Amino acid sequence: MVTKQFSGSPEDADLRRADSLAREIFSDVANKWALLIIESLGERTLRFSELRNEIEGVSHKMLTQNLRMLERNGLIERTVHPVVPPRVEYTLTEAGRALRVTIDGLCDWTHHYLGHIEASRHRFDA
Amino acid sequence: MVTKQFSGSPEDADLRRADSLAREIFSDVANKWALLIIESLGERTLRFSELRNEIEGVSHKMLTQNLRMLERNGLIERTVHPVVPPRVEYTLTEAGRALRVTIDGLCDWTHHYLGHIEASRHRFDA
DNA sequence: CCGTATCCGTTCAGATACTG
DNA sequence: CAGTATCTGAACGGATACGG
Repeated sequence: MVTKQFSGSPEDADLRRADSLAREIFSDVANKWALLIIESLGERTLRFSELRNEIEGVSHKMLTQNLRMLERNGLIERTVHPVVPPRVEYTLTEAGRALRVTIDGLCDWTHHYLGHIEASRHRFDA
Repeated sequence: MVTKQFSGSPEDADLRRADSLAREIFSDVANKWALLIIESLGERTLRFSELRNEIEGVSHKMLTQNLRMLERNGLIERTVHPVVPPRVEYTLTEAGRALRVTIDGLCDWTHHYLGHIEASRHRFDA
């Protein structure tokens, strides 16, 4: 995933393609709002406005943008109920729920090392 | 972590501080280069130039910037050997190694759902 | 070899206004 | 309510040059 060296052999073409795709997905997923959206959805189904209230500081634009991206990658499912006013609901797919497990790990890690990190910052800034 | 609602009670001040700090750490760590650096280091100790070769596409500037950030947060340790030419080595701290475990999970997830995601993208783009 | 500083084009993200 | 489009300043990221 991280490695750089490829020989020029033809079967490496596939490896290079997979590697670059993995990088792309990595870049998509490893961003603040995407992670927070997935955490917020969890096992629930939420409307656009509910997500907006749930995630502090997210703008209308960023939320839309990231929801589209996650939908494109097949991590969330978008269902439009044809009523007025419109009702649009978002829910995690299986891939999304699988990703959520690893993100939970990241959250746990953050809380566990919160003190350690804060202390380290003070040391560094001095 | 994700929740927004706080009452005005005084003991919530700490919660709000911890929450905002967690967000900050989240933003620091959830970025492409930081994750790749941590993955690259793994159990090894690497020099600056070795990291640069290891991580495809990273610029001198980005590498420096992210190494400083990770050092500040206490995820990596930087040791300077007073020789000429300079020899600077980077290694994960315990917190860094703990984080690496969860990042490994993210890598596994990426590879596992690579096909699913690629297919979903083609469907979406049509 | 390693690090910092500067310049400069690109992308990002908020605010606002407007549709169904 | 949900979404799109546009505009504008800020932040990012690469290239380059120079210092320890």
